[in-house]
This record gives sequence, structure tokens and C-alpha cells, in this order.
Amino acid sequence: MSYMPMTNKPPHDRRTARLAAEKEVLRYAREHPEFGQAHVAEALRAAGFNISPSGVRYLWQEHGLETTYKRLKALERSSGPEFELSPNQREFLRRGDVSRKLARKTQRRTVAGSAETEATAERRQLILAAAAQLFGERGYNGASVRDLAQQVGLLPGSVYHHFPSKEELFVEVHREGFRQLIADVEAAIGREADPWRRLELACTAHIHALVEGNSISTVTGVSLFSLHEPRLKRRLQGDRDRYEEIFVRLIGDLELPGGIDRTLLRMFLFGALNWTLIWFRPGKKKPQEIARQMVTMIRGH
Amino acid sequence: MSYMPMTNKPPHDRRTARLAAEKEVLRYAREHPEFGQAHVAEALRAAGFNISPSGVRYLWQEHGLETTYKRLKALERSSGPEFELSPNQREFLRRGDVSRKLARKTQRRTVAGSAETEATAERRQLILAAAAQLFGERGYNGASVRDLAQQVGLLPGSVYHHFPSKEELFVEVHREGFRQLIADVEAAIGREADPWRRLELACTAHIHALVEGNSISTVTGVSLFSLHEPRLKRRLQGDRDRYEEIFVRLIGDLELPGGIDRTLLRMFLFGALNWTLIWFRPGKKKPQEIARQMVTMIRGH
DNA sequence: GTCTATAGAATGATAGAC
DNA sequence: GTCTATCATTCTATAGAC
Repeated sequence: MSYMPMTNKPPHDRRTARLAAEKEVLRYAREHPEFGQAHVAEALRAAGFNISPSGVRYLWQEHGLETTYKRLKALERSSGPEFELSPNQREFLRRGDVSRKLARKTQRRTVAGSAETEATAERRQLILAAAAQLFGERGYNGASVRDLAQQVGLLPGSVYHHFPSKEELFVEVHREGFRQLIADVEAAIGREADPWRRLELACTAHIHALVEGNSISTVTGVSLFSLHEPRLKRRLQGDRDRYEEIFVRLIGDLELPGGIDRTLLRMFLFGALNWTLIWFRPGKKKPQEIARQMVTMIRGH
Repeated sequence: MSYMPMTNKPPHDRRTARLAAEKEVLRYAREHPEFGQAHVAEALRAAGFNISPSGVRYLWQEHGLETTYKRLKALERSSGPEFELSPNQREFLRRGDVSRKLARKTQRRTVAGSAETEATAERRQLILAAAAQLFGERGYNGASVRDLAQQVGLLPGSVYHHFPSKEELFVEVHREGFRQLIADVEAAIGREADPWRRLELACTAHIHALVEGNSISTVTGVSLFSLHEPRLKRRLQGDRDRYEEIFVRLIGDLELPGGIDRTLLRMFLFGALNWTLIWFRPGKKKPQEIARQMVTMIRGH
């Protein structure tokens, strides 16, 4: 009886505890900006702090850090050379900035709903980017929803709030990937008129997206040739064809000797392009040089 | 009491049952020659027959069909155009024939052990071929030991009598695959002296092995670019390098304009070659034509 | 050499509390 | 929107009977 825990601790203790917890919450905001409130709370409780998820959120709000985007932005502002953002995090910020611009241009939501909606969209993008990375590294079967969840600071089941299934997640990653790939290549070609130069620019953009782009365009490149699941293959075929159509036209515009089969040429080119994913090493040959040599060889001089 | 099942059925019933079972066993020997005794027995029991694995084996022996090799040979002899052997089965027979020749040449085992040893080696080869097919179609993670076992008429656990683990099985498939690939390409080059012609012959052999060869060389080709497991990648790297070395030499022997980077050229060629796996359709362009066009484009005329 | 039976871990996914 | 708790399946692999 006499050892029953006291429900009201002395004011002094509570203030000290709250300050210590606040310090830890801020540390987590810096070191794991993608962790959600529950995840941070769990980690702190494991370390002996008495804090709830909503407590974490309250402290975040005190410092204007209540969404992943805000935490990453703060990190970006304060980070010196010793504190680099990961590629995933940079990608997340880039996309966040874009969607913010778009939202400002198009329509304004109710002030109340706005923050929540934005935070959700952000997490969706974070999941997409992390999924792309995992799928690219380990393939569809090798990438588990568990690993994915851990990487974005969620528990496995929570992923299913954002995406109905692993398969849909995979397909969405690739829809977005092909969208980016097409946009990149068309932007690279621009208004260039010379057919050979157009092909070279397209090749540079393709290689760049595959080996130096974000995780989404990389996994799209990987899946071009290493997709073992017939059902997924079928679902992505349309996007694939649409992308290849660009090269059909580029090669159709070339002046070539009579004996050359343009379809075969396209197959050879695509093979050579995608194979760069296997051997490319950053810091050595640049995409531009690779593309130039490639086009030079096809052209014959 | 009065409905207790009789343990001794009338002679007439037993003979009829045995004839019916024999017919079914022979049907299975034709339609699923790779199924083992237990598998056939189980299938027949599910269909209402009262037969044990050893019963199946006894009936097989009556007809000289007690090993997979014998059942396949019988099938090969009797098959008309409407009854085609699968590629896996043909490969199994081919390898069985070879190992028989070798065994005759080298040494004679004890008569008693001989049949069993041969049967085991045969099953090993059958498992290897089936595994190659599954790995090629579904990737390392997508191909389960269960599916593999079912395809060769075993239960999952029994596979582990022949191979210590799935990983070893995968590695052995590829060791054999690279061995075949190297042998095929070197045989194709033969004593040809012209460097361009040598390259063309090598390309033809490579493409042929990938798209029209047996399941083992196909999966080896697939794994060249779609292997997501770092550990397996490392284990196969040596064989890979050894194979690529052939092309290093072939390309080194070519007379080329000054500005051409031979390493890049090899990368482009390898990409184009392996990409055929993606788009090749039997009955259209032949490996020979593809290789000729490829070399023509590199050569520039 | 194959089977029966199963261990032990990992997987994709769901229901309902908060 | 995330968590807790867990289900049903599938996976690789093993022990020991036959």
C-alpha cells in the first residue's frame, strides 16, 4: 500500500522531465525526421521517458515541426557539411516543394483540413520513394512491406492506410517513374532539330535518369529488364510501350544506309542503354560521354 | 460388427483391381514420367486405388520402367508428332545419354549399385533443369522449393537429399550454365581467323544459348542482369568475369578507328546481346541474323 | 531415396482501439 | 493516421520412419 506510485509528482520533477523529453524529441526530429509521433514516443518510452504520441506531437508543434516536411525543411536549413540529407530525403523535399507550388496555383483548401492533407500526401511520397529504393535493390519479392515500413518510421500495417496492397504500390511507383522518364527525355530533346543530336540528347537523359536520378526513375529502369512477375509485367506494358514510342520516332527520323533494320537498331540501342545500370560507376564516365560514344558508333563516324 | 471390412477380398476383385491399377500406373509413366513412386501412389490413392509406393515400383519393373530415364526413353521411342517431349525432358535425356557414354568409357561400378547411382544422378539433373526453368521465369525469390519439388514429382523435403540448400542449387545451376555458355561460344569461334567473323560467331552463339538453348543457359543469361541478391551476385562474379574475358579478347583483336573506347564498346555489345532475351520471338529473326546486323552496325558497313 | 510431419521464421494483409 | 494484435499462408529446412 505504502509503495503505490504517486500520480502527482512534485512540480520540480515534472518540469525537469518535460525538459529532458523535449530535448530528446528534438533530437529525434533531427536524426529521424521521418519517424511518426507514435514511433518517437515508443522509442522514448523504451529509453525510460514517460511520454505519449500526442505528447510528442505537442512538443513538435511548439517548435513548428509537426509534419515530416517541416522537420526536413528545418534540417535542410540548419545542416552543415557534416550533416547530409539522404537522397530519399532530398527527393521528398523536392516533391514537397513542387506540390506546394501546385497547390498554391490551383486551389485553396479549408484552412483546417489543409495541414493534415498535406502531411498525408507527404508521407505517401516518402513511402513511394522508399519503396522505389527497396524494389530497385531487392526486386519485387525481395522487398518486404515490413522493411519498407521500418524505413519510413511506420509499423507494417500502417502502410496499408496509404496503399491498398504491395502490388498497387509497385505499380504506382512505376507509373510515376515512366511519367518522369518521359518528361525528362522530352525536356532534354527540347527544340533541337538535328535528328542525330536529338537521339544523343535522349540517350543522355535516359542514362542520367537510370544511374544518377532519384530512386523512382532508377527502379523503373531496373524493371525494364528484370521483372519476373507476369501480372505486373502486363500492368506496366502500356507505360513501357508509350516510352519506347519516343525512340521509335527518334530513330525513324535518322538518315540511315539502306541495309539497316530500324527496329533491330532500336532493340540494340535499348539494350546498350539499360545495360549501363549494370556497369556504371559514379565519378568515371559521365552519361553524356556514354551517350555520345553510343550515338557515334551507331552513326559510324 | 457385421459391416467390418473384409481383409481378404475375393480373388476376382483383386485381379480386376490390380489390372486397373496397372493401367493407371502406365498412364502416369506416360503422362508424368518424372513422378516418383510415392508421388504416383499418392495420386492413385486419391483417385480411389489401393496401392503403395512399392506397389508402383513393382509394376514399373514389370515393364522395365523403374527409372525416370527409362520412362522418358520409352516415351521418346513411342511418341508421335502429337506427343512432344518438353524441353526439360529432352535436356534430361541428352544429359542421361552423355553420362551413360562417359560411364561406359571410364569405369564400371558394381552391378548392384549401378542402377541406383545412375537413377540418383538422373534425378539430380532433372532437378537442376527444372530449377533453372523456375529461376529463369520467377527469379530467385519467386521460385519456391515447393514448386520445384512438385515439378519433378518429389515432396519439398526430398529435394534436400540432392542439394544442401536453395542457394547451392542456384549456384550449381549457374556454374553449369556458364560452363555451357563458354563451351558454346568457344566451339562456335572454332578455328575462324578473321576477327570480325569471330565476333559475329560468338554473338550468334551467345544469343542462341540465351533464347533457344536449354533452361540452364537461359537462366544464366537472365541472371546476368536481373540478380538482386548481393550474396549470390558475389558468388557468381568469378564465372561472369571469366565469360566476359572471351569478349575482351575478341574486341581487342578488332581493327577499329582511333576514337573508339573498346571497353565501352564491349559494354554496349553485352547490353544489346542480353537485351535479346526481352524481345526475341521464335520464328521471327534468327540469332544468326541478329548477330550479323549487330556486328555490321559496330563495323560501320 | 523418399516420405511424413513439422519446426521456426517471414510474409502480406486485416480488424478494431485510440 | 497510426498502432496493437494477430491471422492465414508461405517459406526454407530438418528429423526420423520406412
